[in-house]
Amino acid sequence: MTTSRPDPEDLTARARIRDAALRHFGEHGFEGATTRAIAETAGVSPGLLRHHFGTKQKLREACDAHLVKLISRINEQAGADTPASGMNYVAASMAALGPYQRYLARALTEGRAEPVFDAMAQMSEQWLAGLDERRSDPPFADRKARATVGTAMALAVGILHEHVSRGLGADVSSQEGAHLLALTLLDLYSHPWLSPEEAAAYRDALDKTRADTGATLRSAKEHPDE
Amino acid sequence: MTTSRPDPEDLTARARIRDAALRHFGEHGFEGATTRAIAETAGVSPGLLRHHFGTKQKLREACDAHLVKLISRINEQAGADTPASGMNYVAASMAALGPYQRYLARALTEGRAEPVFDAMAQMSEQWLAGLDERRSDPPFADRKARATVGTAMALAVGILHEHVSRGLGADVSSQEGAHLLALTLLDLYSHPWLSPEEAAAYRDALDKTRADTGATLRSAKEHPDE
DNA sequence: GAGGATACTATGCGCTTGCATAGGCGGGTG
DNA sequence: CACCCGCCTATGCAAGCGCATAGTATCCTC
Repeated sequence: MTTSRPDPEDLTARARIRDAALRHFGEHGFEGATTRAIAETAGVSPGLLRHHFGTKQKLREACDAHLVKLISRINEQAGADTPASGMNYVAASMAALGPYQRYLARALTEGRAEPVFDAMAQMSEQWLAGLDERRSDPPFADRKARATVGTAMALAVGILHEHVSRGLGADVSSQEGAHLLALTLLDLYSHPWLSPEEAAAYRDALDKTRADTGATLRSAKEHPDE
Repeated sequence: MTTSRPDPEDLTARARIRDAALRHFGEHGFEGATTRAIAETAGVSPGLLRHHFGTKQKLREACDAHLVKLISRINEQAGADTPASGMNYVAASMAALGPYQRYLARALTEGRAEPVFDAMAQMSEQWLAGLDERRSDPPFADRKARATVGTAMALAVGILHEHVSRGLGADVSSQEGAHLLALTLLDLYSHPWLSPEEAAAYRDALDKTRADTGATLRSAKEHPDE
């Protein structure tokens, strides 16, 4: 009934347990977290946790599902929003998923939470579609590939936020940290690290080393053209 | 099985244990891995593990230290190398750390392995220094900030390699996957997602929303704590 | 108001874990 | 030879884990 951010006190026990699990899994990892501690944080008995979720594994699946629901809700909202910014879409996602950032980071690095990643990649692809219309030269890779890698890169800041905060000199969740991060991102997204000529040269070199299988990779699958 | 390092048989028991730990910690996480299983993989008794490392925690610290040693060795090598590519430096690092990629990903997302990240960021900063000479307009953020975020983004592909592989349609550790990834990266690094005008506009908007504390950051900033 | 489903707690069991302790083995040194 | 000191194993234990089972309170329905 009340979908708008109720106090933890008002939530059902089931939701409280799930939120506590998100926190504990995020902080200590799945194996490191204990159902007893999760139950205690949620203010219930360990038995109730089992009653609602059955096993620890099922509890994690419920956490994953909750995250997916959150992200899909954000997507709807972003679709209805102005088509302007594909970039502060990611920022908005990170903000909304803020409390669960650590959990999300762990889930993603473990290869889980595929729908979350794919939904974000889908949004990036739309953003790229608009970009490609204004583009003259043919891309090096198809749109989905670029959207995928771009999404991974966009997620990096959230996943590695401790390191980013350390390098920036300000916590990215603080106000000045977020501001500095946004400025840095704007610069990075608008100023390429490689000129088109350099990129083309690298690509040609890449194609060449690919032909003779390279020195680092010693599998002889392709025929040398000598 | 075609690694460049010596056979596990030849390594000392201590090194075998450490390598086994790297694998187990990487696959199951620190808490999920057991000292017994690590010892079994290393082909020794659990007691010997304790003899050499004392506690499980000390074993992890030894793993971290080993990784740092590896990365610093790579850095020396990269420094002696051609100053050409700051980008395939990251690629080289990823290749060298390949067997420990999962461990590294976990360590980084947990905020550990600071020296690894900082060393990479340092390399990125050097790369940026050369770039800034050719640049006319003033950057939005200082060089270290851009190097930090750029490093995080470069690491993302390795950390999220399952998702990237899925999106690319080919495993990034396979030959065609790596090739496709390299092409995609070249395109991304040479074609900005934002025009300078757009970036400037966003920055101005950012400064404005900063004045009135921003509406989007409201929910993320403050969450009620008990 | 009886009856039954649902929400929740108390207690405990079997198992695995990290860690400790005691002892065996082998090669240098006097 | 005796000695000893690193390397290594076997065995065990206290603690904490996930999970099960039995029992109590609370609410909805007819």
